[in-house]
Amino acid sequence: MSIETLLEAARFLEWQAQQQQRAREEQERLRLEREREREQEQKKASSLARLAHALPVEEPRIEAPPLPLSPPAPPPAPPPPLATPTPLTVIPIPVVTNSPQSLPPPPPPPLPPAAQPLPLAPRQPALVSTPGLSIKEPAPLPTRPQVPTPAPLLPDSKTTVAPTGSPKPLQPLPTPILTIAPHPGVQPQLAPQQPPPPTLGTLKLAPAEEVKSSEQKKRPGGIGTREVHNKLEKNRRAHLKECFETLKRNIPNVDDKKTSNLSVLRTALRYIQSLKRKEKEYEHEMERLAREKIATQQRLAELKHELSQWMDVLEIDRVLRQTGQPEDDQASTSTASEGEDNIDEEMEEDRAGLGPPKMNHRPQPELLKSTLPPPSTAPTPLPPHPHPHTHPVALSPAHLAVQQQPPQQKTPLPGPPPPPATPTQTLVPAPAHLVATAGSGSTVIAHTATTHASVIQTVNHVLQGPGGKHIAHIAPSAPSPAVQLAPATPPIGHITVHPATLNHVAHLSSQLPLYPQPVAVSQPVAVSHIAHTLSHQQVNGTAGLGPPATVMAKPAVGAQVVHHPQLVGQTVLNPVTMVTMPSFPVSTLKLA
DNA sequence: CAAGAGCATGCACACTTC
DNA sequence: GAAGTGTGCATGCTCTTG
Repeated sequence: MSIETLLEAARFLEWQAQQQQRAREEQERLRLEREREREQEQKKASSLARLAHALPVEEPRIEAPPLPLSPPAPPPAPPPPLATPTPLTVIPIPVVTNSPQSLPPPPPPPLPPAAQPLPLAPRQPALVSTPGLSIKEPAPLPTRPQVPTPAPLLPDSKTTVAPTGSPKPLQPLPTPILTIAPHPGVQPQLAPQQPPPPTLGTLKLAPAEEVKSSEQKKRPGGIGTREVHNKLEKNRRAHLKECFETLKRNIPNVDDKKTSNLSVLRTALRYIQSLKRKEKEYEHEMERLAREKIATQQRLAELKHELSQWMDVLEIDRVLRQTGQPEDDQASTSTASEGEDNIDEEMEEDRAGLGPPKMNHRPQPELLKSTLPPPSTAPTPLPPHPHPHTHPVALSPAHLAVQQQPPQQKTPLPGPPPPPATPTQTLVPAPAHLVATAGSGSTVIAHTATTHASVIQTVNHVLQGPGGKHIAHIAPSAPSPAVQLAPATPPIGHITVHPATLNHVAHLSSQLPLYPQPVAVSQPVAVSHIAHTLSHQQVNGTAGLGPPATVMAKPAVGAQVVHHPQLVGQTVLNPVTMVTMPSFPVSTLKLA
């Protein structure tokens, strides 16, 4: 390689010397021409036109190189192109200078006649030429200045080729220009090989071929291409590396440093597989939960249905008993009143008669508190008595409270008060949910469905004589007790409120200032119950006289009114459902 | 229109570096 | 030993030429 480069360098030097001479001549010509042109241009004074000329000039420059290459005939061609190129010359110049400079080192090697196989043939000629080159070496630099020749770079490569007499060298320049700049030194090496042929006629053929191959590789792909290719390869590898880095970052539990690319790929594979497995697992879980949700919903619907049926039965039973045994109602109804001794005792007795009423379901303590101001009469919680009617379905406390009603009714007579059942407790619970009592100190009973029993009882008590607190439960606050039916409440045709009863209640309320606050009933059904109770009492003949009153049903302040849209519409007779629904373990449905 | 040339891109190998 | 670098070769696409 060194030999070749040396030979090439020598040739290059020779060529440069020649070129310099030619360039000088050309420069002189150009000067003359330029002067002429300038004069003309000045005359024209059209800058635009000038620009036009300038452009054409550039092209010539590129061609200019050929001139040097074709020392034999080039002279004519080059002149024209060079003429205009003046401005562009700058760029080419540096390149040219570099090439020659770089070349100098090679000169010494020229000796390496040891030219290897193929190269040798061509090189021989080069060697021959080298001697001359050595002499000319100094010249090259000076020539550069001339460079006005724009295509110095090209010339270089061309120059190398030129010796062979092939004009082709010029072509390569255009494409490689960018690449060429970087490897001025490198190109020379490749170029040298081609030049040799020139002198030797016998080898001429070979040189031409070599030139072609070398040109193909070197020019386009030649040294310039090599570097370009290297850069591209670096970029490609950098990109590849970046991809690996990205992949590595996206894989958990991977040591950034230790892991090789191979390990990264393996780890990534495992990770992907694990993700797929998890995905499948989650899909199965989703399906399972969906099925569970459906089952739960079905269960809920069944429970609702059973509850409604059961409540209906209870309601009917209660109504029947009330109608059949009015007295019983009086006695049976246990108000969730304060722990009134009288009432409580009676209630207990009534319950005892009832027996199993679901006393076990204790009303909410809060309610009890409110209803039971002075626990003088300790409402001992009654042991749960399995009520015959108790529905198998598991019910929440609220439900149970509701269930209690029937039993209470069943126990018409206060005589057999079952010790376990504390009237207040039993009654209070359920109502609490539906009706809120805005109690200013005094306890206010807000019974809905369940209250009706207590209301009845209270009314009975009042009618019987003792204007005890019990009455207060029902008694409206105002002197003219008014019970209004909520506008939203669906009218219940068969249940009517008899004014006389209301009057009586009003009267009682007047007697008992303890409960100034009006009774608020949120549940329409509850209102109906109350009305019914009142009317029933009136029927019994207990009703008193008084001004007509209006039943007032509205949510009391602070009352916990639970409206369950679905249930409300479903069970008219079972206000309890309103309460019960929330208590259901429906929360489990959240899973779905 | 087919053949060839030019060009870009990617892969594989050898070598070097850490 | 892994990673980085340089280089050659193969392939495919585009453009030019006969």
